Amino acid sequence: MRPVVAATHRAGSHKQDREQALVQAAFNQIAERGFEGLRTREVAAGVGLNIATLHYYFPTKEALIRGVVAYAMDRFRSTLEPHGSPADQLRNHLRAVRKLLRDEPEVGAVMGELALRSARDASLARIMGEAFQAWHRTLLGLLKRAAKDGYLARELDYDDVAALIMATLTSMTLPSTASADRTDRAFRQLERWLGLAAPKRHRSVSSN
Amino acid sequence: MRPVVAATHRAGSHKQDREQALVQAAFNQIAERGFEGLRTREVAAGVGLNIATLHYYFPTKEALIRGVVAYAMDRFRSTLEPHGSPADQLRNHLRAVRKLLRDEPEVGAVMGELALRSARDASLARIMGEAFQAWHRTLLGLLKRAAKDGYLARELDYDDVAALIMATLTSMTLPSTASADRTDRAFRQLERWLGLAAPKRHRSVSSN
DNA sequence: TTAACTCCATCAAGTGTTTAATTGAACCGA
DNA sequence: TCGGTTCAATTAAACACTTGATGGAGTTAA
Repeated sequence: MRPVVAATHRAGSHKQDREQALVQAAFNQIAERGFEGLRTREVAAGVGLNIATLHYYFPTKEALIRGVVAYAMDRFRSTLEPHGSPADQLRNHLRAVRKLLRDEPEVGAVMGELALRSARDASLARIMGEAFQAWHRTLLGLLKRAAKDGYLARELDYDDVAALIMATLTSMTLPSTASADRTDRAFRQLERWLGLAAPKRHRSVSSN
Repeated sequence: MRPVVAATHRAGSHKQDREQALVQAAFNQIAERGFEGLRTREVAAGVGLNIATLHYYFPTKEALIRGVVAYAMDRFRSTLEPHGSPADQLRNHLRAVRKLLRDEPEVGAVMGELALRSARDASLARIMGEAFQAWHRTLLGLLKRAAKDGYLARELDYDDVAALIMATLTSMTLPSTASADRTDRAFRQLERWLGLAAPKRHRSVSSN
């Protein structure tokens, strides 16, 4: 209907915008109604488009879902931006994930849906598996370097610690466990055992 | 058609058997194809019944699902049978959950599906919430008594520790995190920090 | 004109649910 | 014992609606 003005400014900008809008709409649908509730019609309507138009951009529902997968994974990558010392990076990463999951529960919800679906979807399993493996490697590096700097007990098995960190964080994508209170507690205990809890004053406000 | 012989022995035994069979078939469906893939027709066919017969026992699909919920929850309760000292009980519980999740991944898969769905289903959220609360209380009691017996560092915040235990165990219902290897590692590290790894010697935990 | 883009109308395959009918065992009065 | 009645259990056959996908025609900008 309304092809918008700047169609040829940036290469393919219009097409990319539309695809991005559709992916986000699908993302929101999944977060809201779950995978079982994803309806292409509503996705299209959410962007103000006809279903046929959606199929013009994404030939099949699966293609759209793959777009959602890429989008969701991207949201997580941002929590691993390197800043400060290894210990700081580790601390910041944990907090960033927690903040992301608290401020935008949809991200967690969708990740949960994807994780479950990966049990029945080989290609998705591969994607998730690689992402988690990369995550594990990154954590491992941070832990080792933090230990070298004297922040962590040296006798720890960092592979195991990394696995426990990942388990704790991923559990937050399941809404049942994650009664806000229990989430905070689990997280606090993890930081405590890691020796990352704010070492400054006694009552650090739960700000970030 | 075939009301079976012993129809009046135990009260409603036939009816209960049928309902149980349908619930289990639905449970398997969910474990296999996910919530999105649950089809009443296939459930009925799995038991060798007509769809209408399913609806004779369960007026709606939701009613059938509620049956699955009860069944799945029941599978978990069995991991909390009290045996031995508090420390033993704690150790046994952790191991029992891990064993259950490893030997029968379907249980974990369905629990994951239920947990996610609870975000969009108030009544399910209530059921899950209560179950998790009860779990938390039980763990708390075990931790406190284990500490009194000298198995755990006394300065721990047991609420926090319980929350971390629950987070770790529930994360195992998500197949992505739970690459068998990482699951074992996370679990081992948790036991180590808890001081439960070695049954005999009580090692003072390096807590904070 | 052309090519990208959009929509209307429509389809085929499901999907939960219901209706009306059938079956066979148990019960009943004669 | 027998015909009739009841009733739980079961079924075939829809019903009503949803859902992913398409074909073709219309619209717009270059």
